[in-house]
Amino acid sequence: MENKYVQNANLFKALSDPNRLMILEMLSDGELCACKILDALDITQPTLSHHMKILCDCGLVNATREGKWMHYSIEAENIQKLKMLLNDIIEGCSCKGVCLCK
Amino acid sequence: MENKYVQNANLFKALSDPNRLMILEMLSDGELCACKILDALDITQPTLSHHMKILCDCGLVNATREGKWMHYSIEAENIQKLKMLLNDIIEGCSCKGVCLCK
DNA sequence: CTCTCACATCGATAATTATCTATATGTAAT
DNA sequence: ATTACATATAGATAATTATCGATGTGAGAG
Repeated sequence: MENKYVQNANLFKALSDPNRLMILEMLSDGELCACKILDALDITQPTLSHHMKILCDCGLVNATREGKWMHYSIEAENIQKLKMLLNDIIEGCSCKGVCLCK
Repeated sequence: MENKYVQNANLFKALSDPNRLMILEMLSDGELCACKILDALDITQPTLSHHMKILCDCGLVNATREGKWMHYSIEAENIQKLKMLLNDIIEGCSCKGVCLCK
């Protein structure tokens, strides 16, 4: 029973790697198979598989099998959730009070 | 000369810790001094100092000295930047093409 | 100047993670 | 069945990180 901070931290953690950000940017243009992603990134196939697992497990990316190939695509819901979280952080602070520290 | 993926990954990395998310949520209501944050989190003072350094170094939080006290507040610009990045990811994928693999 | 308080830094440690090579699994074609 | 190909898993390792106790620093009070 993990709290929301741990859950959100895990989503951000999935976004905290340069290779995974590149992958998401590629996927933002539409579905791609693993082999295409692998061509574009300077990493080995097992490493890509590792990154895709992280992205899929936390619900940022959707995976479907198409014969021998795995096709990946953006799962917008959780990304939207993080967007709103960031929004809450900067929304509130516009009316920033001053800390009257004892 | 780090590329944008590394830079953005570092920003997300700063957001990938439950304690730091709690700190940002607290700061979203306005400026706070370190002592107030420390009261609310179940961590030691050095650990808080470590987290604040991470948040400040990457430009998510602003720090100002007020006598003996450090006052922290949200620096909205970089958070806005990440919000737009997330937006680009889910914007593009609405018109998702199909990967014609091979 | 000295003491106290708020915070930062140091050094150590345990946990997590990104990456690789080697190997396994699953699918399609021959 | 056998072979070839796409991807996943296993196991190892080096790097990073969250955390702590101990100590340093800097600012105001007496």
